[in-house]
Amino acid sequence: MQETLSIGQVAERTGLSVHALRFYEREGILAHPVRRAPGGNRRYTEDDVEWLTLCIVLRASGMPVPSIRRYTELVREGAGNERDRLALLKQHRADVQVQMERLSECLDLINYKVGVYEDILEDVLTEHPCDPMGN
Amino acid sequence: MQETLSIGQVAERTGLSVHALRFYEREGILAHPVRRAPGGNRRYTEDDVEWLTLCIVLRASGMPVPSIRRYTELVREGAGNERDRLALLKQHRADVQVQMERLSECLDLINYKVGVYEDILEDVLTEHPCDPMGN
DNA sequence: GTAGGAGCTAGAGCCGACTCTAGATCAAGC
DNA sequence: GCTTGATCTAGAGTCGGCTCTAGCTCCTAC
Repeated sequence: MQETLSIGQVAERTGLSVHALRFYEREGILAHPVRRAPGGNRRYTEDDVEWLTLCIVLRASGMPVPSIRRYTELVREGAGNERDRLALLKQHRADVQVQMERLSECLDLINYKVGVYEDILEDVLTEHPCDPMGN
Repeated sequence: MQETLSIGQVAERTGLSVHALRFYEREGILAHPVRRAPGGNRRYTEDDVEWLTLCIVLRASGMPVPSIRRYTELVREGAGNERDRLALLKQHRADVQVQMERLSECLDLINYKVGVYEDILEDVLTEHPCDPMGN
């Protein structure tokens, strides 16, 4: 008999809130509909946690919930649609790369600005060693 | 007499909507309160456009509007608070770097998954050259 | 003079992704 | 028996960042 986890335990392990876990389930983002204990409480397996971990990474990298749902549906359908899954993942990979490139460009400008202010502060110190704020 | 730009022209040049431009102004994100033509229409200068360009980069890299407002206020106050501006920019730079590292970690997992599916598809092709989907 | 088009203000609406609430159930410990 | 605490459902609320609407004023061109 494999051990199962309560929603609270899964929340603790994944870092998601119990609210978010129920929300993800409603949104169709669980590979298998969660099993229930007699009484109705959700019982998660290790596989569920592993799947959630992947979903968390996809969300953290900006994949919208509907796309994760689509991917989940493909996995649920079982073997035969690997091409579709691959296409979806590759599309997301490209999106993430674009995000990173954009951030990198932003970083360039921010670095430039930081440099400007560092120069200003250095000049102030050099020219007015006892008056660091230029007043 | 320096030439000025209408809100529509600025929208076109910055890629922001006229709505967003007015929204930014309400949010206190313009270095100088925009000048108005007689009749009340906003007249933007090249400096305004340049400032907006910086704000767009800050937003694109995830700086929340209130932080941009804070930065704007510092700039508006004039010389003397360069240390604060530098601190704010450095904080944001650190945030952007964290974002990029997180994305990079996500990318690793996505790449791994892509690899898994590529292997699966290759095996299928090798073992069943006339039955690429394994059916 | 009148129709179009750009602009104005104040304020409402929207979207995604949660987050929280109310009110009920249930099991365990005192 | 009763409290406590975790869980349940359905549905409402929140938050950030715009986006859109209504109703008005201008200016320009015909």
